[in-house]
Amino acid sequence: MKPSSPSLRPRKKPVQPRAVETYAWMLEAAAQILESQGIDAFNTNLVAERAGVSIGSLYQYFPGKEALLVALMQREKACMGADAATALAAPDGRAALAHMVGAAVRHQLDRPELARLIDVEETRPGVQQEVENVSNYLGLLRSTLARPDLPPQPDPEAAAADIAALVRLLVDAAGARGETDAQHLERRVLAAILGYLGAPSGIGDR
Amino acid sequence: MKPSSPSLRPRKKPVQPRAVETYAWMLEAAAQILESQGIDAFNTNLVAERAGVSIGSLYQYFPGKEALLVALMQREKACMGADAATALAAPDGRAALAHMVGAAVRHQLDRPELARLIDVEETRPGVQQEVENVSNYLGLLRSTLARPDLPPQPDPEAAAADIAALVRLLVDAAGARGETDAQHLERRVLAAILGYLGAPSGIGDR
Amino acid sequence: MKPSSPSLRPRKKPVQPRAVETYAWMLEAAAQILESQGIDAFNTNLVAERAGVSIGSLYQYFPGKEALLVALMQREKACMGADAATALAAPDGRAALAHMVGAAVRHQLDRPELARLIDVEETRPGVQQEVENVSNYLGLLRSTLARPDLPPQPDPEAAAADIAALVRLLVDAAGARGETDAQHLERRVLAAILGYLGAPSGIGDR
Amino acid sequence: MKPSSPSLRPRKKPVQPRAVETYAWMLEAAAQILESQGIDAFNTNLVAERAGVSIGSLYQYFPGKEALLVALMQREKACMGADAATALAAPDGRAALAHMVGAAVRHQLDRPELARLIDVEETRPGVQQEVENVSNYLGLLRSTLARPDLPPQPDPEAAAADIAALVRLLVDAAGARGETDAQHLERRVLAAILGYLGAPSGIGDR
DNA sequence: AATGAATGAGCCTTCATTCAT
DNA sequence: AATGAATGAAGGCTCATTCAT
Repeated sequence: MKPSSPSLRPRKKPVQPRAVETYAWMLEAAAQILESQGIDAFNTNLVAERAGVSIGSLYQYFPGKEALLVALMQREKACMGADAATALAAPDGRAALAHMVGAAVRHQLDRPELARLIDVEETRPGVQQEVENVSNYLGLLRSTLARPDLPPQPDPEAAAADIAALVRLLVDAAGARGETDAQHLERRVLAAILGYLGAPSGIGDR
Repeated sequence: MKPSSPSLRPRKKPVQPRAVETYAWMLEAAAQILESQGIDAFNTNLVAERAGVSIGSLYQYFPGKEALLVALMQREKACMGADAATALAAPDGRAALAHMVGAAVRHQLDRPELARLIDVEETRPGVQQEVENVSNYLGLLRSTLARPDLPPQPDPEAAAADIAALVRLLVDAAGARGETDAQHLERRVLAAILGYLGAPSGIGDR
Repeated sequence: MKPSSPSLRPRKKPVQPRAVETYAWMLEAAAQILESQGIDAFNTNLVAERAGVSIGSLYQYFPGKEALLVALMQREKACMGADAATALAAPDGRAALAHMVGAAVRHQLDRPELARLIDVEETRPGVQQEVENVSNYLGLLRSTLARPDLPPQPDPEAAAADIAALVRLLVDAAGARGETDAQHLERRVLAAILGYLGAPSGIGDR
Repeated sequence: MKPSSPSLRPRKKPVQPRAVETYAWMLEAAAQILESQGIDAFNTNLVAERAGVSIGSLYQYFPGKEALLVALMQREKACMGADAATALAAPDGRAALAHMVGAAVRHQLDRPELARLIDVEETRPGVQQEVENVSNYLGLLRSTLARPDLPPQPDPEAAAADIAALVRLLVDAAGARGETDAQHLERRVLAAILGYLGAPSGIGDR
């Protein structure tokens, strides 16, 4: 995964139905390889083989290995972001926060290893900016923190970043430990966040 | 970084003074390459060159690339662990916790990129067990959480793991954002932990 | 450009007006790519794209990449050959020679890089025989050398070949150096030829 | 032969005797492949195989395929240049010119196909400047043309370039036609040059 | 006739590791 | 002990060509 010179954007969007299918297969193959064999086994030849397409087809849609990874990240992030975005409809900040945490937790526990690896690879230089705004998680978080029922933060920017990181890592760590109880996990993460924000967290009932 | 069949332990401990120096140079070269060029540029030939030794010599001390990485991780963890261990002398749980967080923060802000990369690579299968007990951070954390002035935890094991993860990620994220104010960061992390633990966090003075 | 098994002749002549146009576009696209990006960038997919046709269409007219190149060469040679052929009408050998050189020079300076590349690629095995007789340059030259006002040559075959080569390279080299003054170039080439032939060359007025 | 980004200079000079041998073998293998199979068959794997070394060894000395080609060109040019340089000792301009032509002819007829291909590939962008000054042929030519027994040239720069081109192409063309008589060829080329220069050429005895 | 998705042989290059000196 | 030349498996990517639609 050295070169990195080729663009990180897909070369072309599939239009014909057959191509749409091919494209989706390639992303899913990439996902499966990542979660079952890890990043070191992630190579374009293997992805193509697993997707049941030729290596040439893969390169018709993606200019390089990393672009494939980015497209997969975006697929995952978009999915999670859509779920999280419904938090805007929540009646108050607490509920919205709960919903956002819930979205992250559900997403993570759906395919834990894949989610964890994507979180890790997201830190690659150049990749981050391609992926970060797909789910507008950070932006949503900032809006939510500004709601009146949550304690005002002296540095809202840092608070949002901290919380995003906090959600991500707690959830990753739980996934890595094999936890599968979304409810329990969600409550703990929410408690940590509320504690961090300085809000009474009702931890007693945990 | 595929063939992880060779052992992850150093082949031999350097005994002669010159060998000790060589050994240290190799680790430091590895560290510098990691922090300046990233994991993708981290290869044995480059490490040897930067260390000013031949590739053959490198393989006299390390059975393979991954063992070199592990040794570096251990060097870093040991250093941080020694600092954290002094928390045992703290008068109460809060102070101990603060000291442990402080140790992590100081270590991270010392060489942020190196620390972040090591945290990431630590999750490699096989690597984790070689490294985790070098600094007894988790163990220390468990003891500290059991101190009487901190709220008792229903699942101390999970709590310790969560907190360790929490410290790591908040601090990594801060390092990645370029934060350099150890005091400020330390306070925020501590607030998150105490919030998580359900303890009044004195956030007011943040 | 390895598999030269397919024929070098176009698959079919375009008959419908639209097809004629398409065919011409493909040749022109090939020409433009050659002159602007060089032989290494010359590939069938790019030519098709630039010509605004599908790769499938290109292969309907040409059995392979090399056939496309040959067709382009023939287009260029035919054009130059027609100009040179009017030398037959010249009153004497000197004038005829001058006209032939002039044709080559004009052609070369019209699209220098294209002409140069074609000269180079013409030496490919198999290609040469397809292209050499399109412009009957060599034949014309032989006839011209036999005219009574030019010195008789002991080996007319070799002389014609030498002169053709001489014209080509001097003109290529001038094109590569960026010369654009056709008159000046023409005079120098003619001087070289007459010198080679052992004829007084009237260099004084050069 | 697309990428061309890697440097065109050898990665390192071989120092150990074994390495010197390896290096020479690689150049010779490259030469043999070029002359027997042409530029399209010239690839690094084949060169390594023919040289009896591994592909890895080839890349220890050359940063890429093109650098190998350049090194070969330099080997050939240097050899010819050394021969041509003795022309400085010639008593007059004519003799010097004759010697320079002789050097080119001898070199060309030694390995005609190799020499021809190198002349062609020399025009690659980036390659030219790496190779052109190895044999100082053009410089020598300029000095020689300035000698008092040769007719003064209005544009010595252009004249030298023309003559260099002329020598090269006549000699290439002869090699391509399979000529092997160096004497005969040399006389014809010299005649052409002297004619071009406007000097009485004694063509009569050709 | 035209399209363009798909193919896959083949080439370039890297880098972990070995071993003769 | 140290050296560094040599190895070769592995993987990224291109592009000429085919063929179902």
